[in-house]
Amino acid sequence: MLDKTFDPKTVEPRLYAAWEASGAFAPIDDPAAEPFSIVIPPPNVTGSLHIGHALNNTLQDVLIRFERMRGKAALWLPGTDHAGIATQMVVERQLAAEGNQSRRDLGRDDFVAKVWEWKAKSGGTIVNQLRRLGASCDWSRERFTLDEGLSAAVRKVFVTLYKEKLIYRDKRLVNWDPHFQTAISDLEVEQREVDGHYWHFAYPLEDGSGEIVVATTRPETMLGDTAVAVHPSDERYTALIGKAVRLPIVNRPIPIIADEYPDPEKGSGAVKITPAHDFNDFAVGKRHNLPMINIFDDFARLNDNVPAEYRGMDRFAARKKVVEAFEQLGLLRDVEKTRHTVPHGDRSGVVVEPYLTDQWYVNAEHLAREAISAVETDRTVFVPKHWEKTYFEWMRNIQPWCVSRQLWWGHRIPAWFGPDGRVFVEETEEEARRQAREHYGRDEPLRQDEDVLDTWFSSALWPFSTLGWPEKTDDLRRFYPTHTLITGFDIIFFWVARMMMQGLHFMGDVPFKRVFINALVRDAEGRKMSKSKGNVMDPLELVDDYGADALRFTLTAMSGQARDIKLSRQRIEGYRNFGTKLWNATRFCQMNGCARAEGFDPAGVKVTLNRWIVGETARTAQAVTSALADCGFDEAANTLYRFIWNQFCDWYVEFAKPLLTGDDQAAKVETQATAAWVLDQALLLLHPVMPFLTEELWGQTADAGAPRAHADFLMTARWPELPDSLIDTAADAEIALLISAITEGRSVRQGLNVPPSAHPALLVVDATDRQREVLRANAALVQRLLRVAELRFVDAAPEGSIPYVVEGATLALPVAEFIDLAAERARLSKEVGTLSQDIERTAKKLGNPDFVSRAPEEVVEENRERLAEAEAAKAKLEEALSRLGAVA
RNA sequence: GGACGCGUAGCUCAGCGGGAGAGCACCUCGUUGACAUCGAGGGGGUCGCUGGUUCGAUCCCAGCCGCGUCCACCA
Repeated sequence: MLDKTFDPKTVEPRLYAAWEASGAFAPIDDPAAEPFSIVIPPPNVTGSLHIGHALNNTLQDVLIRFERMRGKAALWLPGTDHAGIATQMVVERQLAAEGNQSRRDLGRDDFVAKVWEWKAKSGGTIVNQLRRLGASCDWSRERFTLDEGLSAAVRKVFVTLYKEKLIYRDKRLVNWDPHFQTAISDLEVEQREVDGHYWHFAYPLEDGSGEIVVATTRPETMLGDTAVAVHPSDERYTALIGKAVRLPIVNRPIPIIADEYPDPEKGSGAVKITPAHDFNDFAVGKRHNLPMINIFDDFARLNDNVPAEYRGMDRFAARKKVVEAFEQLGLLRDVEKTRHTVPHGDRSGVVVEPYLTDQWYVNAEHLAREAISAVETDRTVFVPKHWEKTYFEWMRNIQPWCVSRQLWWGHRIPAWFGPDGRVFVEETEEEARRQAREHYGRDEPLRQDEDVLDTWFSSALWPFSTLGWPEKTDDLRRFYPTHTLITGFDIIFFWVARMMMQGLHFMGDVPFKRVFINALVRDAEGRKMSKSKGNVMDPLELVDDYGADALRFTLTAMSGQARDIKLSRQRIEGYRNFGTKLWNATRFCQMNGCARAEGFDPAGVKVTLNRWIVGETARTAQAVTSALADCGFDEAANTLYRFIWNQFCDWYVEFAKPLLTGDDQAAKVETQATAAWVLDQALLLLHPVMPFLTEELWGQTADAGAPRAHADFLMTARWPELPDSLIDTAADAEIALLISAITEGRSVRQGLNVPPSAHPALLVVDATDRQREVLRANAALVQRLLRVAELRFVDAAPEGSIPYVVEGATLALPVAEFIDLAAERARLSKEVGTLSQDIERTAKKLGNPDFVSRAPEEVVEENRERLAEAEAAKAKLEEALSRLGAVA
């Protein structure tokens, strides 16, 4: 016998270990099986499971378990990302905490060795946490972005793109993070709103004939100014174009130039131009061939290109000093307070600087073309569809992708420089040397580029590099393109777009056919979870408290929201209760001998109740199947919730009780077998969402004595495919009548406060022959659930009985002793009132010739029926009302 | 400034052309052995506002208001 409740704490680890040991997570070998593959969005090795991971991985697991049960060769390929900056940060911090040497003191090789050491020790955390969620990844195929195979793929891609001239080296402005002393891509820049100032500076004209006023939020950059620009049509300045100003402090003459860039409406209309430290100014500088004076070092301290008293200063200290200098010089014209957005490094949190350096760039615009058209032509579809707009928006305005990073942890760029600066880009050092020898005619010392690649460069290859590319592996042939990618909208640009570009370029096909964008999990108040707010919900803690299945069901059921998921413990508790409900329903069945019958044929059942539930099961199976096939995770979960709780438990089990304890042996045996079958279907259908509880029930209800399919895991059992022919609308109609007779009757009883201990008769006053037959045949069910002593068929409702109308039939409860006449009259009047309103509305509608002629026939018919039914019911209730009046 | 999303019961959300639903919360009643992590019943909504299309609009279209997110903007 089953325990009273499900105990996740003991069951989950046991089942997970058993699944994993059995090899069930790997795709089946059958070459005839259709492949279905998912690659995991690789979490950072440094990471630990947060609630967003829990959602994302639950959905992937739901999908992969579903497809696996459908007989596909289902592969969910797991792995982790080396996460350049994040990991380097973690290890540096740890070194500092342990009082060790800093990264720079340690040197590159030793530091990288330390990181590997760290990875070996702590890098597996998140992978084990995924196991606690129940994730059925094929761990035998687990990959890491820095492992040997993936590194080879990275080198090959880099070299190939370089030789195709789609990767190039360029000196231009990058977003420079002074904290990490590395370039970062546009995407890693986060705009934050901060308080600042506009300082209005006067630059005196060189000829002493006046001044020109410019404004800036970054005064220190004036030390690198090489021009002042005005709009050519700005008449205020026409006379000044071509003249020069003397740049204060620096004392350098710089020209006043005409350019379209300045907006005459803004500020003074004149703009200081610092080509080496501002993206717009850089463009102006290029157009006018202006000198580009870099004034910072890698830490954003001022370098030797500024006057001596500024050298070595921090940029913010220099800012203050420049402003003071202007004030002293009498050239500070105005100071305005302002709130403006300032770019910050998303990892470091410090203000990033536009900085002139040599970096490697990918010609993303070229690669984007195919990637755009693949989505336009639905070779890859987004779910929900509207995310495609976001994707297009970015892809159509894509900028060159800066892929070099001045870090140590990552894929070192396979480029070697000769003594004259000539670069040899090859997959191996040997090959680079060979090329160099050929070029120089002798061996020359080569120096490998110090930089590593952006972490996203290797992530972009994930869907094929993990399958073995560039080798032509069986996995690659079989599982590429992958089927569905499930990820968050926040990495559509970082990751999805780049996988599209690289996949199409190197594999000639999209990396995935479908991208499901999952919601963002927030706290119950809708705030983003963050450590500093203290509102994070730790998924592992939730698993401890409610079990993995409860958390999984919650996330799945709430996943449909186009917006964010507001997660609360209360909600999880509710779904935990749902699991308990199913557990106990199974327990009930087990106690009543509902064992799976060998050769049971759901199409062959005779008892109405059983025909009904078989049909409902088929409907549910169909709905769940199509929902899951279309990523309708929430719909699948909610359908199962309603079926199991509101159909199976609330009605089927209750109706089955008299049959299971009755004398009709045939009905009893059939009901036992049907109940067992329905439960099995429920377990199968629910398994992708609640794998542990269903697997445990599947195992526990296996009959040890008899040979049965339960010997195998539920997770590898076959998904139900139930045909329409199992649906029996006649049985539906009968059960529907019983349910409303009982529900309405209960309402009457409770409305009158008839105590549960009272067992009146149920009078069938007026009903069709068919209805009488159904009620007579199921009298036992009605008696039990409505708590009535008997069903009596009468010609008229006796005085003092309370009538109610169900599907046109009049039933009545003789409960005179409980009737409060006034209250009952009020109840009836109210009901008559509602009916009258309905009649009036419907009649009016039907009286509209436009409606009758233009609305579809079935709608008109439906309204006619509605009218007829309402009128009949009204007449009956009015009659009852008048009789009440007579009694009074 | 541009784009996208969202405003439906106290709360969280379904529904998205033919008289609005669920879960939770709330009120009342209930220990008949599957389940109190439960059962039964009940109250509660001019479906953001204004127009338009339509026989008919919560649902489609336009405008507005409010909320959120992303991208751009640093002179």
